[in-house]
Amino acid sequence: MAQADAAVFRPVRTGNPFEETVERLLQAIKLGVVGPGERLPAERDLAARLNVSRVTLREAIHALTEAGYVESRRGRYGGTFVNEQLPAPRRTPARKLARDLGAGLDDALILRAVLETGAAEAAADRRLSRAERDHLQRCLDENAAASLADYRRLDSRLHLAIAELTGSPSLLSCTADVRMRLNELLDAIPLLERNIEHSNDQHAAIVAAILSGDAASARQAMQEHLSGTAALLRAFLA
Amino acid sequence: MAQADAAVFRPVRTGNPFEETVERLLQAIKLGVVGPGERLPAERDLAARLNVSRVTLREAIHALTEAGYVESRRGRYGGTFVNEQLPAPRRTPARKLARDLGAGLDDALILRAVLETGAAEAAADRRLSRAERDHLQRCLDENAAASLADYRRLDSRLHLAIAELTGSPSLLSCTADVRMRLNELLDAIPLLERNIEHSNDQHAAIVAAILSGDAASARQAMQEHLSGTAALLRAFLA
DNA sequence: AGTCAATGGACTGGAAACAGACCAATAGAC
DNA sequence: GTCTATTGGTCTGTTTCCAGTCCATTGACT
Repeated sequence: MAQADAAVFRPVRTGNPFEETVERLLQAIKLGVVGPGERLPAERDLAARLNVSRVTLREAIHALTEAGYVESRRGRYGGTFVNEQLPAPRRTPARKLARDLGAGLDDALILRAVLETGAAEAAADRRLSRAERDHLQRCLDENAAASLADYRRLDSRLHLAIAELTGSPSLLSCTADVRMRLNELLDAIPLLERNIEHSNDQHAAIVAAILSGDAASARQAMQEHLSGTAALLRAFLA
Repeated sequence: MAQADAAVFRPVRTGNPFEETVERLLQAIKLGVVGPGERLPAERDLAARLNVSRVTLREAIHALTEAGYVESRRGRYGGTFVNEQLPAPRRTPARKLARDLGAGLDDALILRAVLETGAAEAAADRRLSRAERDHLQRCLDENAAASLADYRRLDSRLHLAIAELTGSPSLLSCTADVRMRLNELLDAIPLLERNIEHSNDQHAAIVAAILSGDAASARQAMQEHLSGTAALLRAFLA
């Protein structure tokens, strides 16, 4: 039971509240939950939601401001806004990433496969409202029309939209977390037009299956989609 | 994207380190990672693993001592040991639990279904070592032979053993967490001899499928097993 | 019988995080 | 033009948590 031991006695809190908060805000931005030009919740509100003091939250926002992700404006109708031009992700050499992550890559890929294929199936099994169907379709279309710079963000947004449809907030959280871990790696490998086209086709198939309530096909399509990305990652980082 | 918002801006840390630590130790005990009579890691070691100060860890251990879960002995070869007789879980009225959890029940059930069916499939797909196969079989046998008082703990242990076989520590952690959430509910409903027999049969089918490398059957068997428990829970808490 | 390494138990000073109050700026409402 | 609600910006005292140190106890080994 060595592994179960390690799982249950894993760190209660990674790093400190400050770092954790920065990570969370980056998640919101990089996964497209808050898009360019959009506003973050007000500091008081956001601090309460994150269960963090306003001081800590402000330090985190300050760090993101310096890094070029957001800008704050005072006054009523002010707030903290995501920049239109996001800083380019630093292209860490794949070799270094592969070394740092090591077994972590397989860990993340396995977890992602389980979560996202399960989510696709569960979403297809669910009776979806009109608004939900529209939202899913919109995410698909926006992703398909995305420029190269926006692609990763809108891709994440689409995948998260699928996780949302399961009706399980926890499943959504887990999916967002594991995706964040993988995005760091994906940033290290080049984005090819050809791969994007292929991805778009697969996305369309997944969404079609979900909208038609075909759970088995949804799972299958998602499985194929993910194994493609997984193979790409393993190839570049091996 | 209201739900994605809530997911990404969820609390950075629930409660305080102390409570979090207590929860973790309870997890180790209730999920059978550390069995009755067995010893927890030494305080210094455990505090480092949990990334918590020794003071905080000791406070948590003290709380568990008062609650009757563990006892500490000083000196070399001393340590903190799990009691042979664990305190009976307080049978919170189902009605109250159902109210408290509410939508949380569905959340946990969906996430569990995704994680555990995925884990069963992934485990079956994996090439297992002799030691892994033996460990899985042993967990199955011990669970089948368990007394009523030990059943839930050994049941959890078996399910965690399956998650271990995926080779993904994160998947294991998630599974342990969601299981912990559900166990609280399961404690509120009576354990019937008849249900246990049925469970044991299903467990045997799942393990057989995993050991024979039949991923589709493993998923299917796990899916049936879980839907039984889910139906039971929904019935009692509705 | 004596030794000693490893354990739980207790204490202190410092750092991090928090809660709360107050200030300053801003843009819409009137 | 003034008012005002809402927002980011700043400060202070308090609490929590931590890192490090030293003490007390125990039981296998020599």
